[in-house]
Amino acid sequence: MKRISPKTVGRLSVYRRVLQGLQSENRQTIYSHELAVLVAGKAAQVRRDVMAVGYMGSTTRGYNVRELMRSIGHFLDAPEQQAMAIVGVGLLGRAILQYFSGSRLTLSIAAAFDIDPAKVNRVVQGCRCYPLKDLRRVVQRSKISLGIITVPADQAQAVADKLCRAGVSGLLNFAPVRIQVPSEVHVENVDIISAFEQAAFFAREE
Amino acid sequence: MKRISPKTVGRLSVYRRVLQGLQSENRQTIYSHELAVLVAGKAAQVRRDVMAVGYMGSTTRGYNVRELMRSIGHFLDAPEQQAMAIVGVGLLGRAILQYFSGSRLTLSIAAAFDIDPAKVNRVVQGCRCYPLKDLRRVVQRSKISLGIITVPADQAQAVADKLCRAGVSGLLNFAPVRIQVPSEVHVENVDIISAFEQAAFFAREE
DNA sequence: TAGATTGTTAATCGATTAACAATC
DNA sequence: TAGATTGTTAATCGATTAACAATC
Repeated sequence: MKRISPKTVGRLSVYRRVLQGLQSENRQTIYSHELAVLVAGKAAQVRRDVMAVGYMGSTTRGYNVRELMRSIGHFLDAPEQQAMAIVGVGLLGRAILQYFSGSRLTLSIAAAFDIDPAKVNRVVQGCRCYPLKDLRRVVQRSKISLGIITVPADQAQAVADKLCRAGVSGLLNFAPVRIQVPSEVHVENVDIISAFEQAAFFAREE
Repeated sequence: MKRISPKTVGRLSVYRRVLQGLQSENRQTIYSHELAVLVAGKAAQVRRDVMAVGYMGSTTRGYNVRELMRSIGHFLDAPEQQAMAIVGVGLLGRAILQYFSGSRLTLSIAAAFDIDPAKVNRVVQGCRCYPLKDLRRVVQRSKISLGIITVPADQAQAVADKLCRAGVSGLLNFAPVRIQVPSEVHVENVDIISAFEQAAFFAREE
């Protein structure tokens, strides 16, 4: 398969959400340059990305909204449900749990973990919260392949180690530190602090 | 001034946090290749970035931790306090407020806004929460230059419009939609949903 | 058809990396 | 000095964009 860049995947994710919005307005078709405006990109880029998912438009009517969404889904989504575990049920952890609760996606959070006895063995945003020591058992039993790290910076590495040993194939790290993992584990950093510093820097330059 | 890419700013932000950790361990100096390992990058990249902030290391001892941190700070941080406003005091909004509360950074959240009467006129994580209708007045009175959007997707555009009209020069958008703003306003999207889809996609490919 | 779009290639652009003289 | 590092240039790499023949 052709090598796909993280940026391409990110854009496809955005396209899909924009298309979803269009579909709910009963929009049937869209041209590459129209979609480009909605995502603040270029038409040629949109066409390349659409090509990458293997969908073909019509030279007269452009892209069919519903079919393009479906093609992006085929490309991005796992063939079956992909289960995730979230470690750290603070405000950010609960915000993420809230987003995934009830949504019918191929991506779902199967278990939450925390060390706080007040949170353990309760249901938070529709998800059962386990003590951290049960992590390995629950991850393996529920076939969890993706770990979400929402603990404070000083605990992130220990949690990452635990998740890797339990056998996840990817990590989504929200803690503001760089974690070290075995090379076969994919890490995606969501560095909110960097985002603030970038926004502040470029807003200043105008 | 030489054009600086968003990526460079992001890396500098990461370097600074890594250096902070080293300093708290009383580490005095570090070589480019050592720093590269800690941020999962390349030594040449580190050297280029360090050059960009105008700091010079020693060919025998590498970089001085404290001085490099200071140089990055000079480069990244605003000369005086930069005030931000956050709109949307849900779980994510509170997580962000919590992070900034009490921290002594040049970046601070001066005001929060929500439409929920239960939240308005209270202090959340040390920050006063105002009704949305006061936004313009508060933003101008407190010289707020950066807006943080943590409302649901369907309200993000309206909030962005309100913030732009109030005169902010940058937006940090956490809502999972693309917002349209005047060209003089800088938008930084933190697309958490895209991050999940990217992580899931690449974890699968291993 | 005439006109506008598509898929796709070629050209451009920018960022990353390798290499090396200068330095201590 | 000998050796390892730095700043910095040159080479490489990859991603974006422009351009255009093919299509309806």
